[in-house]
Amino acid sequence: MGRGGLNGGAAGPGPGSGLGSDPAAGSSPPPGERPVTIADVAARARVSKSAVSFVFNGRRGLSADTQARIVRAAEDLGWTPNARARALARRRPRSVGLVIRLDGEDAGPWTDVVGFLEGLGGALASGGTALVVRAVSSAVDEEEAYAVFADESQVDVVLVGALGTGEGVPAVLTRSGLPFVVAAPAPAAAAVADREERARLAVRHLAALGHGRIALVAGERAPFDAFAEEARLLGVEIVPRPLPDSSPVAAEEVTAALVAGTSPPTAIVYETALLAVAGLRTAVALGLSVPARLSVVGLDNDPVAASTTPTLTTVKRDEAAWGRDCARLLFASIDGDRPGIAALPRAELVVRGSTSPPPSPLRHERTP
Amino acid sequence: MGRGGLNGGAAGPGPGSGLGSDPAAGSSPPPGERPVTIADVAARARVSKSAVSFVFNGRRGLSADTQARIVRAAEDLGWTPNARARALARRRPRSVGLVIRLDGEDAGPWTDVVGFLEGLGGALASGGTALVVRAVSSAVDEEEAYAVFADESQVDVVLVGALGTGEGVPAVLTRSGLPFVVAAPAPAAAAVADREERARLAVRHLAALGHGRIALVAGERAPFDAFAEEARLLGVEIVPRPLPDSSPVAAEEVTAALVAGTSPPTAIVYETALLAVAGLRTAVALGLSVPARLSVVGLDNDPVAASTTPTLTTVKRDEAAWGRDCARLLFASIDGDRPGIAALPRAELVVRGSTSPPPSPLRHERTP
DNA sequence: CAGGCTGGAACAGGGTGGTGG
DNA sequence: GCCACCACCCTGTTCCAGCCT
Repeated sequence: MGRGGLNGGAAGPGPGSGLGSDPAAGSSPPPGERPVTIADVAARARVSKSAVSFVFNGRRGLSADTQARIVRAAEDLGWTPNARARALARRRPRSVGLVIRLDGEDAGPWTDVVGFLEGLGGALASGGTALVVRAVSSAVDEEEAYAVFADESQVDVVLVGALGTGEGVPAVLTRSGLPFVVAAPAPAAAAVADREERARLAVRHLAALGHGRIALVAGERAPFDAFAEEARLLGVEIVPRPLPDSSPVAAEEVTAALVAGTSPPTAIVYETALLAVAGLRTAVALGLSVPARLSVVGLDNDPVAASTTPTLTTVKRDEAAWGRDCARLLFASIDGDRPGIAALPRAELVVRGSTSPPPSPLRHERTP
Repeated sequence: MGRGGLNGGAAGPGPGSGLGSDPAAGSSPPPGERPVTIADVAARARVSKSAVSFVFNGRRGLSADTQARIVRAAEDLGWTPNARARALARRRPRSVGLVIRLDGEDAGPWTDVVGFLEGLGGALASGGTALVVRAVSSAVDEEEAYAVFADESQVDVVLVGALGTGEGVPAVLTRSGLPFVVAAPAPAAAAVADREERARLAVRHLAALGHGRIALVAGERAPFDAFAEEARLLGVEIVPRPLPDSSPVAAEEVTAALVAGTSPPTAIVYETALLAVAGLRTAVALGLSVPARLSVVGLDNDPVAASTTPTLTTVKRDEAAWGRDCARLLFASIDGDRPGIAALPRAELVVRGSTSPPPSPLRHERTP
């Protein structure tokens, strides 16, 4: 065992210091190891500060020669504009704040926070913008986090995960005037649209396979009407099954009732993969082989979907793309433009083993 | 147009402005209104800038009266020190950088990134320190992310997720001299320790229930020897089952072989909940009721653990606590102290429905 | 003399408008 | 009009010489 390079910590900034004498006392300005500043670069290139600044801010008006000299000087000295100073001098720190709130089990509107962060952060980074993240677990902490962002003016704009359930925009934000961009539209409108898109993919897939009666197991507030209408256009029938709560037990009960009923559906779509797993298990336990007798789809792409028997056909959304889209809006906001509306994450169907054409009418006559 | 055209209502009488306001738009500060600075506060409190600064930096030398006046003035004006200016004037921006790297499926050493972020970010925030996050998906991007942190001097210190597989500390960091703290120790040592701790909890639990032969299904590189030794101390026998790959299929095969073999174990511990689910399913399919005939434990706490039948006993680690611990180290680093070693996330047993005492010897005599 | 406070300058590191050759 | 520079700005922090009781 022993140690194992656990602790980091390096000596002072700047290259060239040999062994760290690290005195830990923060009082030694005189030492010659002054970090290099724009002035040093200017001196080396025999120009003024302004000229250097111009080069690093893409302004024209410098001869190619001077420009090259400046770039070289900066490279020689290993100089990069200091973000802190820049943030102060410009009006914009070029950084974005994000509050991730976990309510109970889920993390805001995301099913894949890390994927989202990758898309968002990557896009922001290539635009030279930092992402300041705060994860909280209560509404109080969330408000406080926004308040901090607002007071310290450390970020240009905050990305609001979602307009909470009827809460609207956090009051702190409107009060403080801190610009914000909403990642997920208001629940009433957006969650519907999002669900619709995902459900539509699933239903289309099943309809294409030949299913005519498809059950939909989802939370009570799901837009069953919209689904039904959509389905009608495809010539299939939706059997709505609202779920009193999102527990797997509830999904099991609903599933058992469905398959035991008269004229059972040939396919069931569940709001989440977790519920689908519960339903799948129930169906199998009741003797229906999946997908031969019953097709099952989950509307999110939880990793467990790949681990069931059979593997579970799901719908996933591209959260990285969503993040990238949010970045676009954030840039717009920073530049003073009116941000648009974040695109809903694009949904994609992931066909695995739990869906197949329905049993043929011939075989449908059961032979026990 | 100074107002950037966002939502003019920010300064308005209240949040209750028109319903039609664009949900994706942010607000912008009132035009023409100069942001309040320390000078304004000083003026209002009839003191000098220095006095205000003193108050907000906890320096003594001011009468209680003056101090109160200053605080009031700041409150009246809604003034808070500007983080950007502060970062520049002090040597420390008081912010921490974190790079989250997703390699394929997993996100660094974390099983619950959001939980970790909550612990880390919460602790940092209460210390007035910001967290700048960058999620990447490749080693190249990771290096680049560190490089950005290093050049821009936007963070005091970076938190390195884990010392990669033999890569050691990213070269950029050592080269740049940017201080860093490592969240997870070197894999060779730490992963083992971590796994050991989690496995130990599981084995203890099972031993306490009376199990004498416990199979352990884990990746080939798992420290089976250490587990065996640990088990011996508890008076139980470990049946090691290395897994060629971490697919559920592999887990199924191993499980089938285990329960069909001579003198099968009465309990199986799986490295992850996902694998445990696969194993559980297999066992049940083979006619062994869980937990009556076979106890099953998963070594991580994937949400699916609560959704199986029976629910799955697992081991979880408190990643929020880990995050908090990292924050402690980061503070130490910022303050110039040499950071210590990050505590491994504390593991806890989550007893659910998949474990029970082994079948009694009496019942064990099967009647074929 | 000391504690309490002032006023101002010198920063931190760079951005930018106006000006002059 | 092209190039480059000067001087001031951003917002605090910190240091210092002093002034008042």
